[in-house]
Amino acid sequence: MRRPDDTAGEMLRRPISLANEVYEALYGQLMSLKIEPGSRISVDQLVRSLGVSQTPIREALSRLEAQGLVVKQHLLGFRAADQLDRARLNEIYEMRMMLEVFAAGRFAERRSKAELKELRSLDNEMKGIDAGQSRSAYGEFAKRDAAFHGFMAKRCGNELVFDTLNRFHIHVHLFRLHFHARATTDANKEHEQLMIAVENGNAAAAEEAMRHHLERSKSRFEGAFE
Amino acid sequence: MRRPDDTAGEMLRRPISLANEVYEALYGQLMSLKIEPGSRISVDQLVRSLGVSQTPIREALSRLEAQGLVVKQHLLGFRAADQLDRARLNEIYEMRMMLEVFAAGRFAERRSKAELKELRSLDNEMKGIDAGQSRSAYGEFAKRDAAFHGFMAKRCGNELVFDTLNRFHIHVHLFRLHFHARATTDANKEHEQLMIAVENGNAAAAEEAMRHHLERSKSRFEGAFE
DNA sequence: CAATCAAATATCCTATAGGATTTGATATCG
DNA sequence: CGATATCAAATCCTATAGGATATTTGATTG
Repeated sequence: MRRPDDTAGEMLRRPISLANEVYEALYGQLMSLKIEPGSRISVDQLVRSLGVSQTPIREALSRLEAQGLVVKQHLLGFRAADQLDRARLNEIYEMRMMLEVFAAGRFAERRSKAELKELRSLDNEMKGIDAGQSRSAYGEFAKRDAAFHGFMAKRCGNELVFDTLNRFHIHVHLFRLHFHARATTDANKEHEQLMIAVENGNAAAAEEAMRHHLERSKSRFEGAFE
Repeated sequence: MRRPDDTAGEMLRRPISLANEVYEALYGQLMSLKIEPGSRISVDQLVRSLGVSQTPIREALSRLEAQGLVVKQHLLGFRAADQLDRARLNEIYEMRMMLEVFAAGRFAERRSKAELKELRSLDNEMKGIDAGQSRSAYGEFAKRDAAFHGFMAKRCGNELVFDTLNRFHIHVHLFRLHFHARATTDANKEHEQLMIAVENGNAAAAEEAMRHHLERSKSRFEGAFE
């Protein structure tokens, strides 16, 4: 499943789909925690608040359910997915440990000069955001961090790896947001190690750097459960 | 308030969902290739042939789209997903190589006596089929093979790994069916190696056996592209 | 005859309505 | 007072209808 905003590139834009509009609206509200995890989502209420009929709303919710952002029970309706618990977070990190380490290695082997430049600039932007700043500053950091990881995943030569990781990133993002995570200088240092390995085209080193980064990242998050 | 006849514990049977019925019907037709890969799927035609309205049909198709069995284009409708091409098959095997090797290792560490017994009986059933070369016999083999792999994935301790693999397995199944894949005796030998490692609780050996099995499996399938 | 255009048909997308079920509030009983 | 039953409202699920778009058919022209 792709991000909702990758329709760019289509010169001929067909008339927009209402279902798509609703999807984006709900996606935004879920990602910003305006709709609380676990809370009920009534179709009829959305009909009134959004001013569109049930049909496109149900379709949008169906797609969100496929992404795991929403859960549906027959005759009971939709709910926003629950917050990640410890076990689930652990599962996600086990997956990332496999897929992102793979992606880092393959990207290190295939990356072009232009890609390196783009990635480096993302990295620099992140370093420009001070650690321990406000929550909105973290939003900017998180956006770059997701782009940084996604950049390598997308260019690892395996689209399934990218799609699968994308599914998880959404939930990690929500988790971070909920626990008021901050940008850290540690993460920047770990990214730097990864950048160097990638720039050298050293796949083994890139894999190791990514592994180390994910392990540290995980232990930083686990503090939230204490 | 409880109903008079729900003493069966979890089997709370709510009135069936039409959307669900349609989903199952279409799923079956797709999995048996009654609906050809790449062919168009018209909602209005299904309304006439299934005798239900558009709404549950659209919802069923939405779910199939999330599973990757169907693709939708705005204003153009739904199509059955294309057959796997070589690049895509390769991507799936790269993923399986990571996730199933992981699953085999974790399962070898955690498996109970009862689980071992169940897995062994599945394995034996497969070996009994092995001689038969007919197409229907292969169907039986494929069913067990899927159960065999799924059994370990489901018990590896990581539900995301299981869910992700499940998504791919559907496509592998279709691919196999289309190319009338055979060669079951080799697979049985490889399974035997895996069983031994699992029974010994030797995670490293189980991982290696799974890795070897997948490599061989992949090269068997690649013959279809020659 | 091939290519182009126009009308007719098929299909998709959205809106609306109504039956079925759940949920929440009120009343009743022990 | 607490628990259960009853009724009303909210909500879900499905059916149907109609406007918008795509596709096919048929006619016209070079």
